[in-house]
Amino acid sequence: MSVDEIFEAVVSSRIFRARDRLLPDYIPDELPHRDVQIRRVAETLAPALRGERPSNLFIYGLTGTGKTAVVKHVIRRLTSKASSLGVTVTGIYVNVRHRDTPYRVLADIAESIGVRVPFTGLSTGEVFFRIVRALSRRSGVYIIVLDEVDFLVRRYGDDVLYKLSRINEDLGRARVSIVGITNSVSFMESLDPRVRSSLGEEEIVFPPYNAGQLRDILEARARESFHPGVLDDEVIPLCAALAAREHGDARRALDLLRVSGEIAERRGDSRVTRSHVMAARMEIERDRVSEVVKTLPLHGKLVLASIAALTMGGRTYTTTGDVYNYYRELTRRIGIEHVTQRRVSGLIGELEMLGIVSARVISRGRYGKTRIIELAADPGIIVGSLWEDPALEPVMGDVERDALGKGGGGV
DNA sequence: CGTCCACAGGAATGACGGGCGG
DNA sequence: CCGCCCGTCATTCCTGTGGACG
Repeated sequence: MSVDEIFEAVVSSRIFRARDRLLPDYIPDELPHRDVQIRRVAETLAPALRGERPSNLFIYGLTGTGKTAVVKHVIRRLTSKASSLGVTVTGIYVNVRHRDTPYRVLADIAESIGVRVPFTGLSTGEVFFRIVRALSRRSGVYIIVLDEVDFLVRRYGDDVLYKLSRINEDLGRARVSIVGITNSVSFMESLDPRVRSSLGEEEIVFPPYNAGQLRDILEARARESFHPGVLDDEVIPLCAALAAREHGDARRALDLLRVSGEIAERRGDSRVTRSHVMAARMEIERDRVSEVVKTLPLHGKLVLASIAALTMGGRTYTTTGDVYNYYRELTRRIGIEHVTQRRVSGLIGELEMLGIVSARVISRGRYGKTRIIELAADPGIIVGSLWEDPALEPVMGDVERDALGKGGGGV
C-alpha cells in the first residue's frame, strides 16, 4: 500500500465515521446510567454560579465507572452556564497519576491559572505560594479536580491535600473548592482526620456498570463512531461481556470496540466480527504489557524475568526469597551488580502496582512471612516483551528453558 | 505459650540534574 | 558564571511482625 493509499483509506474509512469518539478522552453529551451521579455532582457544584464556594467533593469508584467523564461533563456545563451569567468559574483538572509528584501537581495547577513555573528548581512551598499570590489578586470560583488522587497520597502523604484544603484562608475574594477522585474505597481512611473532614464534605460513590449497562453505553457510542450496519450483532454484547468480567470497566469496553474496528479496517474487512474482538483483546493486552515492560528499569526486568521463570511451569506462584535467589543468579550470569533484597521487594511492589504481577502477604508461621507472587498477565506476552531488551538476551533462553523444565510438576 | 523465620516496609542516604540569586 | 538549594530516583539500613513449631 502506498502512502497515498494509506491516507485515502483512513479518510474514507468503511468502518469508522468518527473514530475519535471512542478514545478515552472523549466526553459524550449523554452518559447513560449516570443520571443520579450527574445530578449529585451538579447539585454540589451549583453554588459556584452564585459566586459561592461549593462544598469539597470526593468521588469513589473503580476504573471505568465514569467518574472522570461525569465530573468533566458537569464542569463543562457549569463553566458555560457561568459565563452566560457573567460569573467567573474556572475548572482545573489534574490527573495525579500522570503528574505523580507534589511538585508536578502544583506546577500543573499553577500553569492552569496562568502562572509560569519551571520544571524543577523551586520548592513545592514556593510553587504553592505563587498559586496563592496569583489567586489572591483575583475573584471567582476555582474548582480543582484531582483525579486518581490516591496515587499522590500513597507515595507522598496528604501534605499537599492539607495545604490545598486550607488555601481559602489565604485568599481574598477568590474561592477554591476541591474535587478528589479515587479508585480506592479505603482511601479516605488513610487520610489525616483534619483533611478528611475538610475534603469529604460531600461524597459520591460510582457503582460499576453491569453487562447490560455497558451494552447501552457501547451502543450509544457506536452510533456516533461507526458507519451504520458495520458491526455484527454479537460484537457489542461480546465487548460488554468481556469488560463486565473486568469489574464493569467502560473504558476497557470502549477500547475493545475501537481496537476491534481498527483491526477490521487494517485487514480490509467491511464488517466487524467476533474474531476481530478476540484479536483486539490480545492486541490490547500485548500493548499494555510491552509498554509497561519497556519502561521498567533493568533490575525490574530481571525481577520480572525471575518471577516468570519460577511460575511459568507447573507452579502457579513463587515467593520473594525464591525470586531474589533466581534474580541474583541472573545478574551473575550477565555480569552486573545485584541490588539488595529490600530493593527487589520494592520492585515486586512496583510490578504489582503496574498490574503485571499480583502479590499478597502471608505468614507461613515458623517458616516466616513472605509474599505470594503470581503473574497477572499472559506469561507468553511477558516473556516476549522481555526478549526485546538486548541486555537480557544472554539469559532469556535459560529463563524460558527453566520455566519449561518445571512443567512436569515436581519440585 | 514463647520463639524465631523470612521477609515487609518505613526512614534515611547518596548521586544527579536543574533553577535561582548574586 | 558560581555556589547553593531543591526534587527525584535508586538504593541501603534497620526495625517490626503473623503464626507454625517445639
